[in-house]
Amino acid sequence: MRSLICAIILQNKAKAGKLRMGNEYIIVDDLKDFDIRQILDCGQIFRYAKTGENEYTVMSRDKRLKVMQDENKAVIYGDKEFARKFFDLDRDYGKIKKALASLPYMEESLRFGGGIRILNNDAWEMIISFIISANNHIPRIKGIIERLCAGLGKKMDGYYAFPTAEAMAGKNEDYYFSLGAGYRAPYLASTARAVAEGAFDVNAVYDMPTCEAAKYLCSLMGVGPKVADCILLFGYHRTDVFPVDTWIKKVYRDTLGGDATNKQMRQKLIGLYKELSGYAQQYLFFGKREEGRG
DNA sequence: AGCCAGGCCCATT
DNA sequence: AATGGGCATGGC
Repeated sequence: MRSLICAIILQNKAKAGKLRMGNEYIIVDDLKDFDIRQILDCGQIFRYAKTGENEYTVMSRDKRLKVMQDENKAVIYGDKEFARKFFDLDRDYGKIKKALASLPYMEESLRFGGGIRILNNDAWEMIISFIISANNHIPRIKGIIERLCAGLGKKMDGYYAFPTAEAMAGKNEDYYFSLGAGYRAPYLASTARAVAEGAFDVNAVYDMPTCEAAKYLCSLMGVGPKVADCILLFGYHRTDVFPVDTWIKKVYRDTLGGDATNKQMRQKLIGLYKELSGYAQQYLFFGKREEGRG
């Protein structure tokens, strides 16, 4: 493993900042702001797997990337331009963490998950994925999405693409029920139809201010305030949102305390972390979940 | 066995 | 605008 990484480095001449770009791979030399396990295991993505001792495979849209990471560096294989955007490699997370470090409850969370980055995932994939996520366990969410891709996604070389809205609109709720989506089945059928028929424009969200975008997303069946925030954060990289889920509620109870509705918590937390709310949320979410794992 | 999970829909107030 | 009941499924 280690020798393989070294061999690749020797072949590689190009250098771009902390990144070194090869023909079919990117090398991340500085792991201060990059930890593949933390990035994938912080609940922002469901299509990934640990595929080796130091190897993870991750999928987005119709792409597949492989990441090998040891103590010193990470190597990302696949479409490198796609990977550079996907892993948000052109953003300075050191700066973000520095700005957050002095704010409440951040120091400890950053110690847990300092290698987290917010992926630039596909908006449509995030819409469907987070509709499925509602009141559900992460392992089961992964299973449902896996079956969805195998059933309706384009067959690629050794994996399946995420299905298009058109492909999904071709099935009714009975099909999604058969995948194990439970009471979210009609939400999936309805949302797929809305997008496929043009009643909802996934790209229009890019041009909307965050508040308006959230309302627009909530017009989709199965999308409420929390799911809309997740879609905005992970699919559109809007970081002035704060998805309030059960884990964030635990954090809130243990820190700020007191009774508060989800909406009140969201407002208070955004007031605290401002335009860096999305990042802060991920650090807090990851930290809280790690804490219960030893 | 029962609780819980990256909550939402809908009726009621 | 705010609250509360109901809800499919399966990991732990």
